[in-house]
Amino acid sequence: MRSDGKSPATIKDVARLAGVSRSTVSNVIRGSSTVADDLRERVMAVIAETNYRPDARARALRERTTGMIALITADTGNPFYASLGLGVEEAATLGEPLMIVANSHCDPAAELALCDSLISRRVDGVIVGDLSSNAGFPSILADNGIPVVLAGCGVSTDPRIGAVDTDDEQAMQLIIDHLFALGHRTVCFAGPVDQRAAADRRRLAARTAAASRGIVLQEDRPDGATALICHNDLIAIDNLDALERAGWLVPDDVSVVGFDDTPLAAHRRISLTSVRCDAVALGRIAATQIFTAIAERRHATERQLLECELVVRGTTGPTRPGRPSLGAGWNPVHVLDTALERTPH
Amino acid sequence: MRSDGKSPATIKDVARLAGVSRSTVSNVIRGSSTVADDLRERVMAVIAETNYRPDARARALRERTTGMIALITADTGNPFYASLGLGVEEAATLGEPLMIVANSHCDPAAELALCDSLISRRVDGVIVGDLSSNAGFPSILADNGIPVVLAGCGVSTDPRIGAVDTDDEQAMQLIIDHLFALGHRTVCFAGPVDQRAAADRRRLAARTAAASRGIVLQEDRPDGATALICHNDLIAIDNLDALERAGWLVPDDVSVVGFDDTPLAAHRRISLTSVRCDAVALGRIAATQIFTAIAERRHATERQLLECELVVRGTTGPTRPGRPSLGAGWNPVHVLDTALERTPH
DNA sequence: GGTCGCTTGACAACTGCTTGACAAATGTCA
DNA sequence: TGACATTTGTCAAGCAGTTGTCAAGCGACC
Repeated sequence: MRSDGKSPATIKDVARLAGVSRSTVSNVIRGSSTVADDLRERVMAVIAETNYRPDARARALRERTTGMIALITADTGNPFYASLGLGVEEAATLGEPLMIVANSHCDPAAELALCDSLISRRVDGVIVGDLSSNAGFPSILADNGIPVVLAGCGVSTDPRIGAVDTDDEQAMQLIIDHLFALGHRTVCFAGPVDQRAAADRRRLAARTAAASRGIVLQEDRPDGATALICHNDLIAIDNLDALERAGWLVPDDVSVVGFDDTPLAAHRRISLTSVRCDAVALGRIAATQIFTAIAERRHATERQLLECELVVRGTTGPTRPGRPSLGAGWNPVHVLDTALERTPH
Repeated sequence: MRSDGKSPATIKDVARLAGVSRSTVSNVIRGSSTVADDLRERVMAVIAETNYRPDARARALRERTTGMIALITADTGNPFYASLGLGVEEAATLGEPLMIVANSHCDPAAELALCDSLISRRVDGVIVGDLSSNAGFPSILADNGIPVVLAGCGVSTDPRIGAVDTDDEQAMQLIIDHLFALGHRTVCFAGPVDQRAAADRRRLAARTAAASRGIVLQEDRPDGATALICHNDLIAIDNLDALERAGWLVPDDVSVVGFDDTPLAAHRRISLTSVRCDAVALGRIAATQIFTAIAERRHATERQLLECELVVRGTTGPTRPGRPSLGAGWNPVHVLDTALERTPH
C-alpha cells in the first residue's frame, strides 16, 4: 500500500544502512548515550533518507507506557466537553501524549466495553467527563493500575480515584439566592433524572440549596414553578425554546437559569443567566493530576473543587404576582443526550 | 501501583497457571484453532481468575495494525465536528477501533507534529475534518501507507487521498438564488480568509454562485452589502450578535445566512437561515471509506459529494429599498477559532 | 609492560503476542 | 499390525524497539 511498495523502515534497516548496530541507532535517537559525532551524523542522514520513524508500538511494549490518555465524555456536542478537552489538550501537549476521546453516552454497557478496551490498550491514564450513576468502571481501571480522574462529575468513593469538579453546592446556592431575591418561591429543576452522575450531583445540590431558603423544588412536573433551573446550558436553551413556543414569556412569566455558561449563553438573542465555571481549567487541572500520577507511578488521588460565579443575564427576572405559574400543561425538557437526538429544526 | 502490587497478567502467566502452552491460550482467546473443551474451560477459568486482558500493544506489534483511527479536527467547539465524530464513531464501533481525536486548529506546524506522531503510532487510518490550505500532511500520511479521507474540507489533488464533502457549489447556489429572489444584489462573505481549506472552498463557491447571478460579492469589507453569507453557523451567530449590538436589524436591514444547520440555528430566538448538510452522514461515510481501505490494504480513493438543502428561517428577508446598506462603519466577524477564543460574555 | 579508567559500540536478552511448522496422540481402514 | 489421516497442542521464530553487560580501543600512569 505504501507508495513505494515497501513497509516502513525499521531501526534494523537504519543500522544496516549506516553500518552500525541497532543500539547505536537507538542511542542516537534518544540521546541516551554518547555517540561519536561522525557516527551520529551518518545515522541521522540515514534516518532522514529512509524516512524512518520509531515504531511507537514496539517502544510502548518495551517501555510499559503508551503516551496515550483517554477522555471519556458523555456528549461531544456539548461545548462544555469541548472546553474540557481543550484544557486537557493544553496540559497534554507539553508531554505530547495523544488523546483518545470516547463517547460513552453514559451507557453502562458502553462504559464497560470502553473500559475493557482501554485496559487492553494500556492507556497511561483516563479522565472521565461524565459517567452513569454508580458506574463501576473507574474502579476497574484503578484495579488495573490506571490512574483515573473525574472531571466535572463528582467525587468517587474509591480513594484511588482523583477528582476535580465545580463546586455545585456553592453554585446552586448562588442560583437559589438569586431567584429568592427575585421573589421566586417554587422552582423546577430540569435535568436527566436517571443515569448521569453529574446530573445527580447538581440535582442534589439544588435540593439542599432550595431547602436552605425554604424554596419548593419541583423535580419532575413544574407545577407552580416560576423558575427553571437547568442542569446545563443546552437544556436551558432548549427549555427556553419550548417555553416560548408554548406561549410563556421569559423572564416575565418564567425565569430560566443555565449551568456552564457556554459561549452561546452570552449571545444577545439568548442572554441566558448561567453559572460560569471554567471548563478549560477543569480539564487542565485534571490532566495535570493525571500526568503527575503517571510520572510518580501511582493513582491520582487529589480532590479539588472550583468556585463558580453566577452570570446574571436576561432570562431571570422578578416574579409578577398577577401572572400564572407553570402548571401541568407544560413539561420541561429534561434530557438532551447527543447532538443527534436534538431536533434538527 | 496496581492495587495488588503486581503487574498485569500476561499470556505466559495464564499458560503456566492453566498448564498449557502460550499458543494454546492464544488459540482459546482468538478461537483460531480448535481446542478441546476441557482445556478451553480450564484456560477460560484462569483468564477470568487472573483478570487477564491481552496486551493490545504486543498484539499491534505482531499484527501490524493498531485498531485505532485518528480524527483531526479544527475546532472541537463547533457542533459540526461533534456530529462528524458521532458519525465516525457510529461506523467505527462495529469494528470497535478507538478514535484518537486531535485538534490541529489548522496550524500547519501543529498539523505536521500531529502527523509525525500518528505515523509513529501507526494508526490504521486518518479522517481529516479540516486542514490549513495547501496542507501537505495528508500526503505524508499516504506516503507512509496510512489511508486518509478528507471529510468536509474539499478534495485533495493527491489521488491517494479520499474525500467526502458537502456540495458547496450547489449549496452556495441555493443561498445565492434565495438571496437574489429576495432582492439582494450585493452580499458579503464572512469566513476565515487565510488558513482553512474548508473556508477557501466555500469562499470560492460563493464567488462562482454570485457571479452566476450577477451579484457583487464583497469578501472583506461589507460595503454596500445587504446580506451576509457566513462560512458556518457559529460565525453567523456571532455576526448576528455583532450586527444587532451595532444597531442593525436582522433581517430588516441585513439578511444573514449560516452553513451547517447546527442545532442552535433552529432555536426560536436565533432562527437562522442555514444550509443543512448531514454531518453525521459525512462522518459515517468517511469512516466507511477508511475501514474498507484498511481492510483491503490500500489507500482510500473514493470521492463523494453530499447534496445540501437550504433551510429558510427568520434571518433572511427581502431588501427594503429605503434602508441603508452595510458600510465601512461595521465589519463582520470572519474568524472563530476555538471555544476559547470566543468571548465569554 | 601491566593496570586502570574512560569512551564507544556490539551483543543478547528482554517486552507480550501470533503463527507456521512440527510432534504427539488418536482414529480409520486395509 | 501397519499405513495414513486427523485432531490437538507445543516450539520457536518472528514483530520493532530498549537496555544492561561486556569487549575493544585508547591514553595515562606506575
